[in-house]
Amino acid sequence: MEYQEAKDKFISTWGSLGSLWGINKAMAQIQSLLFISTKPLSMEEIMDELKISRGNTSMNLRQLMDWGIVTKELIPGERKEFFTTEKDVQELARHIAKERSRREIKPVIKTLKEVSSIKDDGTEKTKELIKQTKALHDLAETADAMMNKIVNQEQNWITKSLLKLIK
Amino acid sequence: MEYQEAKDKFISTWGSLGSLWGINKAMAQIQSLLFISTKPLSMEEIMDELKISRGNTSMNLRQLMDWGIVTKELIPGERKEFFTTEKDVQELARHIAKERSRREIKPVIKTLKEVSSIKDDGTEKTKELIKQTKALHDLAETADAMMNKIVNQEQNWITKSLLKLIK
DNA sequence: CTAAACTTTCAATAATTATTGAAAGTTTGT
DNA sequence: ACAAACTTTCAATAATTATTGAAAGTTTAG
Repeated sequence: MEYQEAKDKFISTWGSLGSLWGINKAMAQIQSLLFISTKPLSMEEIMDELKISRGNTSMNLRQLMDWGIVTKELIPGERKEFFTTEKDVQELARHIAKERSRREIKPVIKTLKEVSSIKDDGTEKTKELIKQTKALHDLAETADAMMNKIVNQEQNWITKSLLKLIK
Repeated sequence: MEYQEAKDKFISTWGSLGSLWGINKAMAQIQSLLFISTKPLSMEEIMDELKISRGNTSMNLRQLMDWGIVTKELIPGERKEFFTTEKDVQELARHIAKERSRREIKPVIKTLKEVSSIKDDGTEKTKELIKQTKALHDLAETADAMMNKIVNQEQNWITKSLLKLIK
């Protein structure tokens, strides 16, 4: 497999995986492209490489910046803006996990809390709803906490401890 | 909040979360409904509750069975089929994690392996592609392994160990 | 201040994905 | 073997989501 083929394969695979971490295809592809680029890229270059429109590129770059995984790079002497992505996979994972938690998981946990806290009127169906949503709430909260801890500051020692445990 | 409101809220919240674990809205809603039901439900009942068509219900029930989280229940004396979902959240999480890994994560890991194994032609861009995809490969593999271990057999002791570590 | 260089916005459109419903298929009781 | 009861399939359609491109907006150099 040659460079170009490998590059295309990476971008399209990683791009289609976007759904897994909750972003759209173009967004994921732009990030992929920057991730393997040896230098910051301009909007022009991104559009050309991915064959997407200017508007699309602009909007998705903004979203990537909102996620905190792409930053503007100002290159001296250049009028246009250049972009880079976080290159360290650990940092990348940290940002992604944090955003997903904030945007999607936390709100769901909140709803589960509300639903599982309704008054028990003694009927079987109410008891079941409370019991099941409470179980889901606890699971979601534990999973979210684990996610964040693993991926955060204590990253190093905890990951090492964990790897010892599971290997 | 009354039972009906809480129930609707749960179904719509959990349903919209479907994207997080890679399934569509109807599928997630059917699963939610079964999850808080005190008894197995027929297709008729599911259609009525969720206001979706027969065809839609049939297709999504099949997918849920493919995922291994819904099963047919044959009720003696009844002609029609009834359905139940896995009620234990731990088991549910196990099935979901396993399927996601198999369907989406493993294939991506495989591609990352391929891409990161191309011949190093000595150019900077090839080196970068190899380096970055290798880092991603290792991360994905570790994350996937952790996921599966946590959620699998060793569940109890490892979860307890882990909880001690992160609390 | 003005014009060129560049970026953003957003209504229109295209692409994708989900849903319907009716016909075809299957199973079961008599 | 037949017909009623039920389920599945799938082409048509609807709903949703992504993308375009041109006009409006912004910044900078001279």
